[in-house]
Amino acid sequence: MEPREPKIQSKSWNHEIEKEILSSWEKNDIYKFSITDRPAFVIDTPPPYPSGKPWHMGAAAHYAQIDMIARTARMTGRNVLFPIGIDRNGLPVEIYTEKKYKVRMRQMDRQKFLDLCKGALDELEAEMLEIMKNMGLSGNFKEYYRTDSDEYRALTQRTFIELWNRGLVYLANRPNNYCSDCGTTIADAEIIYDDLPTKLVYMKFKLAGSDEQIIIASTRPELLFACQAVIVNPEDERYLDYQNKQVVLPLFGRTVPVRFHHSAKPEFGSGAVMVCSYGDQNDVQVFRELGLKEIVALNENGFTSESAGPYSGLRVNQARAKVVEDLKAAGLVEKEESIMHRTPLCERSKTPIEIIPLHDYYVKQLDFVPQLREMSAKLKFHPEMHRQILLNWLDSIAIDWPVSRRRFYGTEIPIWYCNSCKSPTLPEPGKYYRPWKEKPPFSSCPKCGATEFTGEDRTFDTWMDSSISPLFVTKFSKDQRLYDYAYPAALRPQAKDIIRTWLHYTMLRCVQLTDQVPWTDVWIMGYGVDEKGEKMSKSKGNVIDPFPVIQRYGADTFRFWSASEANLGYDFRCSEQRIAGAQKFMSKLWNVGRFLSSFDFADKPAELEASDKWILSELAKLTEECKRGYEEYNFFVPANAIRDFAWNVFAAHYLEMVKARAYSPEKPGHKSALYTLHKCLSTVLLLLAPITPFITEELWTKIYSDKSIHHQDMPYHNGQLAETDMTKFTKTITDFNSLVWNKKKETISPETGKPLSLKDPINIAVPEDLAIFGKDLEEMHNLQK
RNA sequence: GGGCCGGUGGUCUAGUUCGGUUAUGAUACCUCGUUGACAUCGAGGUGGUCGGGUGUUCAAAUCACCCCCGGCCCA
Repeated sequence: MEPREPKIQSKSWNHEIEKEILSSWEKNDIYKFSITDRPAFVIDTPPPYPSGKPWHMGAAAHYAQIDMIARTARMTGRNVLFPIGIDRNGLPVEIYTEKKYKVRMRQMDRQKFLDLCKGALDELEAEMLEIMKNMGLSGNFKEYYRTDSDEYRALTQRTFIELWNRGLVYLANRPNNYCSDCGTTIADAEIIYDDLPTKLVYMKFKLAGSDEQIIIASTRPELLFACQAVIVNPEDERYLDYQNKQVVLPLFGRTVPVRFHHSAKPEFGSGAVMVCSYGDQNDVQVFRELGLKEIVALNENGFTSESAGPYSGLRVNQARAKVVEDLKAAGLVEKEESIMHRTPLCERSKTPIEIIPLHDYYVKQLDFVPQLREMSAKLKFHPEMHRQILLNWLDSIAIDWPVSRRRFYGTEIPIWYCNSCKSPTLPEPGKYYRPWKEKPPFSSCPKCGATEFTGEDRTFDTWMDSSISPLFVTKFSKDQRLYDYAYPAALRPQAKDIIRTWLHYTMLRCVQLTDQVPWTDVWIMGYGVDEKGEKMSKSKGNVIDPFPVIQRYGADTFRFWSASEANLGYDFRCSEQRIAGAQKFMSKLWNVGRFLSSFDFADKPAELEASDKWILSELAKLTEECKRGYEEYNFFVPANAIRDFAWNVFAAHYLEMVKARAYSPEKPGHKSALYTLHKCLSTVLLLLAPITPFITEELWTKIYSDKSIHHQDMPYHNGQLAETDMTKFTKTITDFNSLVWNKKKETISPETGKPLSLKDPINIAVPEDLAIFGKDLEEMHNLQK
């Protein structure tokens, strides 16, 4: 009996099929989540920010892998909640909108500007959701959420009101990072540093009541008028006599004291440093430590204040030029030096940060650092090495978290101020409030009884929204039953560059609000880098758009590439050549499936042939390997193990060894071969299903079942399917096969004058240690005795 | 200045925990072949100072110390 026609005709995997599979999944709603008696597995998915085109290969790979986590969890009996959200709050969309419509946020109607932002977000979001769907993400698209929805913002406000009532929020006027371009305070976590060229100006100061000079080097001569002291290192022998002497500020004539302070570095400039309010964080610290009185140097627009006298009302750069010019004219500049200076910049606008004292709301975090440290010890990190990034950050937290922002597209701070006594009143939690445009939900001031109020017009730092994502997706304060079932979540997947923001702030807030760490595991992915190994960024212009790549190669190829390329927590290179390589494996797998689809199934016979036992041992080993990889959410392990098994062992050697038995029902061991072939393929499909959900679904439903592969269990019990471990034969078998193939190649046939064909007989004896495989090897190679 | 990670053929990677034959595999390249699923195939081959140095050892990709380069973070 000849084997029947293969159930699968097409000779190659056509990724157009993905679209049909996708719509059938959608139609059958196969990833539905509801409360069951099975354990919940909640993924605290990062809501991506639709900040403009193109999206990012690295980000797409990231989401593909999060989906693999979801699919693996489903196949191991967990009840998976895989929410899909879009982050829409914050500054990037404001900048995008200003550019797109050529408008200025502060020079137009606030509501009109918000409407423009919303429109822009809707467009960008639609495209992003489309890509995410096409990638085969098994998330809850039907109920995808937005961080700018009334519901989400109401939760942000509720959690703030709760913190406020518990005394964890305070208003303070303190020097803080200020971006004059964005017009707002920003947190330490939003600062980046860059080495920028600048001039170090050596200025001549005079000692009071004498003609003696002291040279002060500074990169910020424009702040001269806000200088309140000159500091020198107590160990600097040049200045030992200067302690508490007075020096005269050039141009301004005011006298300030010389003080000792360890932060003055003798080797920098002249060793004597002027401290001004505020040139940098060190100035802030020196002011505090030496009890100096601050002089406000810059106002909120970034212009110099009235205290600057003739230099007031200027931009920082203008003021600097003018001060230096006047100093030079007066002969008060000794020299100028070009240096590279590590400059703090606003992460978003890349504008140099100024430090300005402003009234801002702070959420307490310093008090929580020890607790966070302790609680984070219970968190499991994948990979463990990235735990250190969080610990380093916790160590370096120096101030509480300023959360008020002078921006528009964000969650409003829900506070109204009494026009009479100025005291703040917060509304009841639960609703979404917009104090800048709404009347307060109360009629009189609880402090003084007055009835006129002014609404707060600032918004929150967007991390106030993002940091409650695990609470939002588990319906905190909304659906107690779901919350009890689902919180804490199982997993926070995220990129390693937002550990100090998203990871830290989420822990902080959730610990404050629920007294629990919001997840049991954290999974940290590296960056996607370009072909040259450089980090992709919009400013470098080396961002690769994943959309055309997925269109050309299909989602499974893209996903398999991402799994086999990105080792857990490490950066990975995005190269089209390697994606093409992944496609070849899809093709190989497809053809293996096509070939096997022409053979019937067979039950496991009482006794298996040796070759079959051998490949089942390898299969058991593969299963163990995959299990290990999946359990640590490292898809690099199963992807590469499966490719190696399927291609280099199963197809290349085993399949050839059993063809004779598989094709001939009359041969002993026929059933054993059929059973084993299908056992191997079906196991490989199951093991691969989380990584390449489409091709495995197609092969599975064509060959094995009407039911979706994604409702099957992982074949982990197969670990025991081989009674004896025969993997020790693998090397001997593959070596022997190579030997025969080579022999044939070297032997010139007397009939054709060409090397022997693989079908031709050859006289080679099966080695003794492979005797148990003798029959299969003889048939495979047409060995003559 | 400190911390973390990495450096293995053109490219990527295994091996480093716990030192032990000829350093794994993929990809690219070259040659040959077309075999009962697969040219999206098969076989074979070229290609490596294992970042550098010093030390420990009978023996170092592996251990120790120092240095260099890249990335990220902090000060």
